[in-house]
Amino acid sequence: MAQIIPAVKGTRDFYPEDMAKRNWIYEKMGDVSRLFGYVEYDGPFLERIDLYAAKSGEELVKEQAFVFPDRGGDLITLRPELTPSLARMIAQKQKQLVFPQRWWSFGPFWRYERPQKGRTREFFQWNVDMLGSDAVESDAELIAVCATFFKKVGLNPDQVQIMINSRELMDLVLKDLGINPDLKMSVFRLIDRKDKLSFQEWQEFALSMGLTQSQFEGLKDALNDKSLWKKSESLEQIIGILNRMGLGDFVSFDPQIIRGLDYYTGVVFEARDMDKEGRAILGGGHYGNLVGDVGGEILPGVGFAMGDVMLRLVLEKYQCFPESFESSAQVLVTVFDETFYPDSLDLSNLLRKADIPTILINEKQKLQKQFKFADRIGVPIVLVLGPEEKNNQQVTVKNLKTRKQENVLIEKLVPYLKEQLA
RNA sequence: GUGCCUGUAGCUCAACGGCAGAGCGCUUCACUGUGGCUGAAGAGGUUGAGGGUUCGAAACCGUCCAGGCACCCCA
Repeated sequence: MAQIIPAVKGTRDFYPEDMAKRNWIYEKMGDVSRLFGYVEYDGPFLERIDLYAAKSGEELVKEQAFVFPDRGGDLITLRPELTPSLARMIAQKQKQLVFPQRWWSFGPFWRYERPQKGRTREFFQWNVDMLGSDAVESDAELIAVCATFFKKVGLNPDQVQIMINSRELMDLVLKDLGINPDLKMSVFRLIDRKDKLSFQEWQEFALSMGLTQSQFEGLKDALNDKSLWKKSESLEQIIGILNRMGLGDFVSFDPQIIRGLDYYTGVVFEARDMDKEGRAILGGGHYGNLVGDVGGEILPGVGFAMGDVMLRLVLEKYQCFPESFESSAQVLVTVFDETFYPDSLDLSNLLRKADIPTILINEKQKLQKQFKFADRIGVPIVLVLGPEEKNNQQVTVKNLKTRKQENVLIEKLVPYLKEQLA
C-alpha cells in the first residue's frame, strides 16, 4: 500500500460527523446573529502582509502568521484574524454606510503555532461586530449576543461564564495608585499573568517593572475587590441591561480580564469554562477607533471573536450536540435480485420526486447484507420489492427503529412514508 | 521558539530483556426474503523509521519522524 501523505500539522479533517457538528455550530451562530439584526459578510482568506504590519499584534503577524511570497514576489498572508480586513472594508465605504452597522462572519483563520488542546493551526472563528457606536448599550448588546448563543446551544451559567471588565476602570485604578501612565501596558500584562505565576514571582515581576511596594499592594487589593465594578458607570449599566434581559446569570465581573489586544479601549470580556479548564472560548471588547490605521475617520465599535476549537471541546464536554446526526438518506431501497433492479430504480425515483432522500443499493448483494448496510449507516426505513410485493402492487416497508414492517400499496407509499418520517 | 510525555492489529490497550496478545470492530457460517442480539470459525503485525548494546530487543541507549500536553501567545 502506498504511503498515506499526512495532513498538514495543526489542520483537521472534517469527516461527515465532524462536518455535521461544524454546520450545526454555524447554524446556531447564524440564528443568533440574525436574531439581533446582524448581517453576514466575509473578507478574503489571503491578504497582503502590510495590512497586518500596520496593526497592533506584532507577534501575531511576525511569528504566528502563515506568510509566503506569491509568484510575483508579493508577501501574502493567510489571514490570522479578521479585524484588519473588517477595518479596511469599513474604511473603503465609510462615507456610504449608515452607522451603526451590525456585521457577523464565520470562516477559517490560520496561525502558525504549536497545536495543543483547544488550539490548532487552522481554525474557524465567529466574528461579531457593531461598528460606529460608542454607546454602553451596544457593549451590553454584544455580550447579550454571546450569552444568547450559549443559551441556544444548551450551555448554562454553571458551565460557562462571560467575565467582563473595563479598561477605563483599570486606568482609574492605576491613576488612583499614582502609577506612571507609561507603565500602563506593562501593568495590564502584569494583571493578565497573575494566575499564571506564583505570588512570589508575581510580586517580583511587579516590582521589577518599577511599581513601588505600596502601588503593588494597592493593585493587589483592587484585583481582590469583588465590588470594584461599582466604580464603573458603564459596567453598572451593562450588568443592569443584561439582568433585565434575563441573561445576568451568564455574566460576572473579573478585574483580571484585560485581553491582549492593544486596540481595546473600554469594556473587555471573555468567556470561559467554569471549572477553569482550557483557554478562553471567546474574547472581545470595545475599541475606540477601528479604522484609524487603515486611513478611515475615527470609528468606535465593539465586537468579539469565538473560536470553534475550544467551543467544540466545551460543547462536547457538556453534551450539547444532538445525540446523532441523521444519515442524509431517510429511506433505503433494496434490490431483491438482478431482475428486480429496474423496479427498485423506478421506486427510488418515485420517492426522490416526492423529495424523500433515498439510497438505492447498486451492488449485487444478498438482502441480509443490504439490511445490515442500512442499519450501519443509520437509515431508518428499508423498502423491499420482491416477487410477492410485485404481484400485489405492494412494497414492504420496514422501520428499523421500531422493527415493525408493513405491506403498503405503491400508490399509497409516498403519503405513508411521509407520515412515518414526520 | 523552550520543556515534558507517547508511538504495538482498523480502534482502545496488554506483554519481567526470552514464542507478539486481549477486548471491540471486520469477514464467513448457523440464517438460500430481513439489520441490531446470540453461538462458532477465520482474516488481520517488518511493534513509527533506521542504527547501537545484547546469545536474544516491542522493551535498554542515542538519532530522525509523527502525535499529544504545558510554556509563549491567543480563538
